[in-house]
Amino acid sequence: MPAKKLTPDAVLVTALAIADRHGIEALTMRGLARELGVEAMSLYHHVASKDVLLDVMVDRVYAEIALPAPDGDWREELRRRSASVREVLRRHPWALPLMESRRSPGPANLAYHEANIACLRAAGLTPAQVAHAYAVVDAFVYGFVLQELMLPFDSGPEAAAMIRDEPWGAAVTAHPNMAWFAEHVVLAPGYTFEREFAPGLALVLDGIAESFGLP
Amino acid sequence: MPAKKLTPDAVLVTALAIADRHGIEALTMRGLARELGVEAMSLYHHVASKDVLLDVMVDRVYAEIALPAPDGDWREELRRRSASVREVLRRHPWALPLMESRRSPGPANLAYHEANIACLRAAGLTPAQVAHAYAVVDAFVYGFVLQELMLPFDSGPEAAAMIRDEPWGAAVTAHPNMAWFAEHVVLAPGYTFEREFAPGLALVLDGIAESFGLP
DNA sequence: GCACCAAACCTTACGTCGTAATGTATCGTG
DNA sequence: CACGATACATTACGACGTAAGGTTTGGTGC
Repeated sequence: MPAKKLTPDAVLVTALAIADRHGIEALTMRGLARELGVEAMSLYHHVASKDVLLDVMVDRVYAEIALPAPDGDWREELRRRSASVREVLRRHPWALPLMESRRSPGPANLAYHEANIACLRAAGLTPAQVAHAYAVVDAFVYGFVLQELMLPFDSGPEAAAMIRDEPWGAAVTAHPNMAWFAEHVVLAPGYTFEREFAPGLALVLDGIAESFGLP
Repeated sequence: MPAKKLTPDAVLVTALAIADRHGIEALTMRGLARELGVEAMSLYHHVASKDVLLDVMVDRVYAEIALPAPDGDWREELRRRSASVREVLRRHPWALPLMESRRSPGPANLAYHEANIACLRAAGLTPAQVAHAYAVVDAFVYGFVLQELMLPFDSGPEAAAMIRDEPWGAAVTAHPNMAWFAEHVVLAPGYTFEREFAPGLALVLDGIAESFGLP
């Protein structure tokens, strides 16, 4: 018997929790139902299919992003929302690869695009310039997070330990430039990949300002 | 009865062909075997598991990337290899999300990293600067390709048609800035998203040159 | 020509998945 | 108290990856 009354929102929240904790591949209708004290097929009274559940989950992720304000400093607004995107995608590591295959954008997704275009437009950019700036900022942010997610470690010391162990140890010593890089960067005290985010984003925003004559 | 002698390489090539043509989700052991005129379990005499098959496939993708030369102009070498990454990932759209989950890098993956570090090092960058430059260029390239793969259309006219149809039509008209953007960019004759690649990459490379005092 | 063996290939089976079809129980409202 | 809707359960189907074990094939030494 069900522990509580089931609602579409409860299903969504539990699905998010499972994906966050155990990865998207651990999100199965049976497992989700078990977590809710219910049988798998009962979920279909609250969710049309697993596919639209994923759509809704992705849109919920978009809703967590801090939107840029159109009346603020474009540079600071973009910086803030980019940092927010990164934080959100780190909280929901399953979301980024999933966004790729989703076809129908939810309301939060649309609101996100609207706010970004509004911010760049308010900064005085032409439509073509908005397209350029939007593309390059998002490319950097998505690509950076993708690289973070690719990393098989979560911290600097963990990275250092991995580089030393096999099979990485042999691979690194066999490649002189990787060895040089490992020694001076990865094995340097206090190194973490995430420190590359702020300077990289600043570099991109500087480039936009310079390209389009923005303050 | 098998049409030809089976080899690990034949399995790999066929697997790549299936993934390229029908997407990674269409790559099943049974389907792969059928394509090779063989039963599913026979594949396990040439490939340890589907998981290591995916590892090998990803490394084969890395092998297709044009490596930067350490003795050339760093800017041109990076530009060339970045364009190559984009082309390769567009040829194998299944590869990018897959690289994320693979844990053990193959030889081509290692050679790729080695060549990139060598190129940046030869340009005179310090280890920390190599880390910065490498991170920001790869972030841009991966992120740009990710955005391209996200796009639910393949060409400019196709994009324009989609923007006009439902459910996008209603969504766009409900958001004034998206409408403005759609009218002046997406619906403009000759627009394609891929045109954003070269200027975006140039902006990033300019930023690197300026940040680190490179020619 | 023949016995032998390893490699290549097949058959069967198990537990997983998403979900269609159908059945049962519970509850708000008359 | 009856009745119709809503919530939940059961059973079943065809897919998936692959473990375990059986069969065919081709090359080698006598």
